[in-house]
Amino acid sequence: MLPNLDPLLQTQLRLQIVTLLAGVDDAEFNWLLENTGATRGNLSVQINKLKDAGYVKVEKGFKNNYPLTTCQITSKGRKAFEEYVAAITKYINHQQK
Amino acid sequence: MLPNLDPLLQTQLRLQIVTLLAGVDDAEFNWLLENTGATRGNLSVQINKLKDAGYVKVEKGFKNNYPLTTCQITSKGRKAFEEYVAAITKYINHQQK
DNA sequence: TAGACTAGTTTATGTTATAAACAAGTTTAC
DNA sequence: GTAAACTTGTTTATAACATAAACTAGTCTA
Repeated sequence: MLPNLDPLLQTQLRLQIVTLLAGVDDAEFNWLLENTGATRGNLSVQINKLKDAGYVKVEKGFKNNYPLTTCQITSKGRKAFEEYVAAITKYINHQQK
Repeated sequence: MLPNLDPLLQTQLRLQIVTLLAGVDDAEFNWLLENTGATRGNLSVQINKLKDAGYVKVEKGFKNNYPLTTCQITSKGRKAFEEYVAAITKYINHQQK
């Protein structure tokens, strides 16, 4: 039986966010915006879902007087991503004999 | 930028169906039921969505007097699956320098 | 011939993803 | 100095979606 996939990582945008964050130390809101192509509203919502799940840490500050949101993947988030990769790999490699 | 993922293949059940069908000549409804763990209702709905999209061909007949639904992946479905695999592979292998 | 079973389909519902609208402050132009 | 435009997000309204429960249509069994 094919393995279950983490529901949180089944939407493109959340998977993009986690994938991107897995490759950097941290990322600003606008950097994620550019690299995902999402709208601000959608990005905000999905970051918060990942935050609520404990997959990302969010820090709020200021830069040049403007609000600045910085995101970082947590160890829980990294583990979830790695498990997702392991699971989806089984789909990719699945072949009946 | 990470590539887009086919929305039809972003739910676990539909991805399971297409993955399973990609590995066999054809499959009966009950075989899909067992191999996905889905409910009949959900399986019926999702097969029909894949049929509407032209990803699977559905044939209805009888076996031992009972209705029998047989599914087969189409070339369009196989192509979509291969493109999905190519896209998700870029997520899996994504790393910032 | 009544009850239980098979093989699905339809529908009712709750959840979810998303964009549009909004908020709160900053910079610019006059 | 103040109105207009811009920045950086958040909240909300809506439409789409996934899912299980309820239903349908027919078959077997006792």
